Order: sequence, then structure tokens, then C-alpha cells
Amino acid sequence: MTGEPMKHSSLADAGSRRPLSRDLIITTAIDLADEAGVTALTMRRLAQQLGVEAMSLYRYVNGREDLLEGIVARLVEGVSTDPGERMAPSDGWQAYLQWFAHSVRDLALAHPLLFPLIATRHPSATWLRPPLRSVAIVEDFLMALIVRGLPETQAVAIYRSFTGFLLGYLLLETVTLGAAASPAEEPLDEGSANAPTRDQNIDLDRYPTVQRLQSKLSEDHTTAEFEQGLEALLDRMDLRLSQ
Amino acid sequence: MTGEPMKHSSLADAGSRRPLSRDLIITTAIDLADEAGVTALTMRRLAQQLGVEAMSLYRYVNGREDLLEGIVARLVEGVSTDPGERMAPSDGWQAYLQWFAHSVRDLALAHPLLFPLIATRHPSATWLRPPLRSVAIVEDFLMALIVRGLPETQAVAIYRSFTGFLLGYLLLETVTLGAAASPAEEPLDEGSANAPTRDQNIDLDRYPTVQRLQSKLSEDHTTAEFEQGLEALLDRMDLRLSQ
DNA sequence: CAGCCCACCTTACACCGTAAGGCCGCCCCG
DNA sequence: CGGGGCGGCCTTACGGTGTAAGGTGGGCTG
Repeated sequence: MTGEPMKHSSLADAGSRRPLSRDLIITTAIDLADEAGVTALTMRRLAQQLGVEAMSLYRYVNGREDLLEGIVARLVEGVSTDPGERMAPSDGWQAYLQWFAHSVRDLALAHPLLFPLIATRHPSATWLRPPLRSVAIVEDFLMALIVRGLPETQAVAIYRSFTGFLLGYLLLETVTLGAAASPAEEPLDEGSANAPTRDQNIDLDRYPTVQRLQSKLSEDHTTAEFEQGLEALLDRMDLRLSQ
Repeated sequence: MTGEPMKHSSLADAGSRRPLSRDLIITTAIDLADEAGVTALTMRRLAQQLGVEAMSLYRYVNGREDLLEGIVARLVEGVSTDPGERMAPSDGWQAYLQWFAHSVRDLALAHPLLFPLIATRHPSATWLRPPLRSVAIVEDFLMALIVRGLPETQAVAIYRSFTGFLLGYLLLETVTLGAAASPAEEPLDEGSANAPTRDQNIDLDRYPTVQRLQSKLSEDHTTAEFEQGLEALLDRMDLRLSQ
């Protein structure tokens, strides 16, 4: 409150104020979006978080769209495509797929508010299917399958089924997870008492089946669902391969 | 250009100018978003399309968020849950699921740019899973299964698997479809010729497997994938039910 | 005919992304 | 050691967005 303009405040504005860079910007953007949602990720807010003016970001990032693209790229390249030493090609492609699926799921669960971005962004090529939105990853994925003995056509077929499976289950999981975590609801506290309790049971009387099954419906089996769905998919591939 | 203020222009501004209503607003919004994308769906543009000022919409729609919610509701209630006279309960739940899956797919393909909205919006209750984001639909869906002889627990389990399947495949399909249709790309025509042909083969040399399989990867089997995936899901349910 | 109220308009504000250019301090070169 | 370039950040500005608050006219009801 000194009134001093203090131009080029040099440091100690907000947080560490390490020198700006594309990497730092994207990292900070991910953190910010992770806890406040993508719509709250604003150039100005992001800059403020970095102790910098909004326009300064544009030297490293080609506009907001490019920033989002960078975020997706960073996140996707974060899923490891190599199980490392504790898995050899001799363990078979089923083991690899099992491992890889969990690798992607870990990413999704680590960034539930960001996963819809990965899921819905237009891929740059039509064969680059979400959530595997990186040529490098697809390359490694296909290679891993082929190295483990799958014919190329089968590898591609598996790539298709697999992305569909991952997208569906993980998006479902992250969306409901994000809904629970986001505080973007009920800012008004509804003075009148006749408001039907918001969200839950809005006159569920008209929907007897749902009402009766509500407890069953509310049970959380996400992990088991994923596990079973994955296993079923693998079985199906196995069958299709052997015939 | 008469310069006349012409207050209350009464009619003939843009299109028909039927009296405003929530239904009309949502219908127009859907049309607009269908051809220009969700981000282009702006309160002002929507109002202009209706020959009206932006603020006039707020009498029928509780802000933009509510508008989007209304759009989702309208679209979802548009999928029919009753196969009508050419399918009786005696045809079994497999036939019903088959029919219902195609019903949802028709919706998705009719509004590729809007489906991601249905897919990613936070459901109001955690058990209301996208893309079946309406209590009425879930009610009918569960009822249809139970009427066809499924035990309640199985009906709920199928509800879970089914939503995951639909979400994955349909989102994948609509996203790639939307990417092809959206003109939001390459507004600059890239004077220099060394630009690597944009999108496609950006030095795919470093990714030999992808390069080699590119033609296979680019083949479009979306319909077949959906059909096969659906059939596999039904088989799996059948198996699980009989054991 | 008076009054009201509905449906729409006007004005205004805070916030957003971003184009264009300014300015300080550091580093390199002579 | 001094000066010039320039990299890195800031300032200013503009058009567009969602939306709060209140004005206004025309039709209907009494």
C-alpha cells in the first residue's frame, strides 16, 4: 500500500518466481486447472499465479489454445509406455495391455478435471484416438504389441477397441469424480424450504424403479467395473485372435 | 442505414421471430451449436439469430449454464426408450439393448458437436451416468430390462457396463467426426512451403511402426466397431447372467 | 378509459483473450 | 570500460463475453 509503482518488481510477487519458461507455465497451468477446473484456467489468473503479467505468457505459449494443447501433450507423454524391467516381452501382450491400461487410468485419476480435455479435444489426425493423443505413445503401444507376437492387423484392431474402452470407462469415472469435487454448485442457499433438496430425489416418486434401486445405483464399483471390463476385453481379443 | 432508431422493431429482424419461449430458444441454440460448435454458441449470437437482444433470453433461461443444461436435457429426452409396436417384451433384453444402443447412437451422430457436452457435463447425481443423463430415461431403461425378465441387480450391472460402452465408442466417433467437420483450423495459409503439411505426417520417419501401419490406421471401421463391441458386450452379459 | 404487467430493450460492468509497442537491465563486443 | 543490442517482461488498448439492474411500451383486464 505504499503507492509506489515499483516497476519491474523483480521478485517475491507470488510464490517462487523462477524464470518463466514453457515448461514452467504448463506445469503451473496443470496445477491450477487441477484444483479449480479448466474454465477457471485463465491467462490472467495463470500469470498472476506466476507473479507475472498475462501478456508475458505469450512469449512462450501461442495463445490459450496452444496452452491447452501443451497441457494435453504434457499429460499424455506422462503415461509411461514401457513397463520397465519387471515385464519382459515374453510375458505376453495381455500382461502388457493390463499394465498399460492401469498406467492410463492412473493419469486419469490424478487429473480428473483435466481428463475431459484429453478426451474431447479434436485429434490432429483422425487415427490419433483419445485418450492416446500422441504419435509417440501410439508408436510405442503398437510396437509393444507387435514385439509380443501380435500380427499388425490385430495390433491395429486392438488399438481401436482399447481406446474405446479406456475412453468410456475413464471419462465416466473422472466426470463423476470431478462433479463431486467441483465446488461450482449451489452458491445460493435457497431461502424457501420447498425447494426439492437439490440434486438428489427431486420427486423420485414418479420414477419408482429408480427410487427402489437407488441404493444399488449409488454403490461405487468403479474399480471393479474397470477391472472386469478390461478382463472381458482381453478375453474377447484372445478369442478373436485364436480363431 | 436510415439511421432511424426504430425502437421495438416488432418483427422481420432475423428469420421468423416467433414469440420467444424456452423451447424455441433451446431449439435455436441446438441448431446454432450443431453447425458452429458449442463455443460459438454465445448469448448475443443466439439472441441475434432470434431477432432479439441478448438480455431478453434471460427471462426464459437462467444464464448460459442453464441453457446448456436445457440443451442436454432436450437432446437426451429425444432418444426414445420405447421401441414401439415392432418389439415386444418377449423379444428379450438383448434385442432391447441392441435397439436402444442404436437409438443413442443416432442421437450422437445427429449432433456430433453437441455430444461431448452430453458426455462431459457433471451429472446432477453420481448414479446418473452420461450419456444417459435423465432420470426419466434411466427409469425407462431399467424398467425395460426388468420387464424382460432380468433380476434387478443384473439390470443395474448392465446399466453400468452399457453406459461405459456407449460413452466410449460414441464420444470417439463424434470427436473425430467433429474434428473433420469443424472449420476452426488453419486460418493462416502458411506462405512458406517447408511447413510440414500440417496435421498428417509430421516427420513420421521417427515413428516407423505408425508410418508403416498408417493406411491400416486410417481405415474407417467405426460402424463395425460399434456393432462388434455391442455384440461382445451382450455376449458377456449373457454369459455372466447364466452362470 | 385507467391501470398493470409482461416481454423486450438499454445501459453498464467485470472479465476474458490478445495485438502492438515500450522499457529496463544484462551480456557481448570493441 | 563503455556502449549497443536484445531478451524478457510490462503497459496500454480493443473487441467480445456473461450478466445485473432498471427502463419502456403495448396489450389485456378492471
